[in-house]
Amino acid sequence: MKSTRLLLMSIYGRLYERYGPQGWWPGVTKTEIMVGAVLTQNTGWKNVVKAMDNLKKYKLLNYNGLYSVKLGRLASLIRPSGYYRLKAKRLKNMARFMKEGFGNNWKCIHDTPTDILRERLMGVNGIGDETADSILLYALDRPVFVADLYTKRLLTRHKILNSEPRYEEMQNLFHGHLPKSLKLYNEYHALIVRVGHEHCRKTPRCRGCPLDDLLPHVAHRGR
DNA sequence: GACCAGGCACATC
DNA sequence: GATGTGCATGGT
Repeated sequence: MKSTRLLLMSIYGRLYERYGPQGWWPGVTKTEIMVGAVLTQNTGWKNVVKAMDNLKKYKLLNYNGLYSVKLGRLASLIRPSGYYRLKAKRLKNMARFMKEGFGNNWKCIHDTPTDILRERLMGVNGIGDETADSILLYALDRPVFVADLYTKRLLTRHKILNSEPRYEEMQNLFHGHLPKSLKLYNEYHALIVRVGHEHCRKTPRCRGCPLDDLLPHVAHRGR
């Protein structure tokens, strides 16, 4: 039995070889990445893009704009991304956090230690484990592994972890066995999402998974 | 028409 | 700590 470290690196190597660098996060500014992280909660990226385009169109993809805009107007603009009333509130919460908590001062944010920052992000209503870590990794360049639905499927389907691991268990697995590398964590999460899109949705599509010869795998039962 | 998506908060046991 | 529910649009 290979060590866990070798196993995780082999999976990464196989995915990287197959798909190449993924170029995440697909947002130009830090604010765009953070807004995208909220809008993509339980939502496909294509719908997120529609919502983001609306915000761009009205010059609202910045924290001053999001802070000032009327809640109802914000909700109607992000409608395509689903849960739009909920997410409008979440974006408002995040804008308030950035403006009142950090005075929109990125230097102040970058000077804050990762664990403190994570705690503060998690204090914002609407930002949970995955959204906080996505922001830390992709917007703020902190080496934090992002675990998600696809990570859970990968780990349970290939019996690397027991069924239904908690977020922290998944994250600890990667943190504990891999070097704390920004580049590695960035690509790894994006690659897991990529292979998830292609092979881990419906059971029949699990055939042809690029990890099949690397790992024993059990039948996948959807969600 | 069913099923799914780059989750989260809150209620209840 | 575990489990259930509401939130909602657009793609397959």
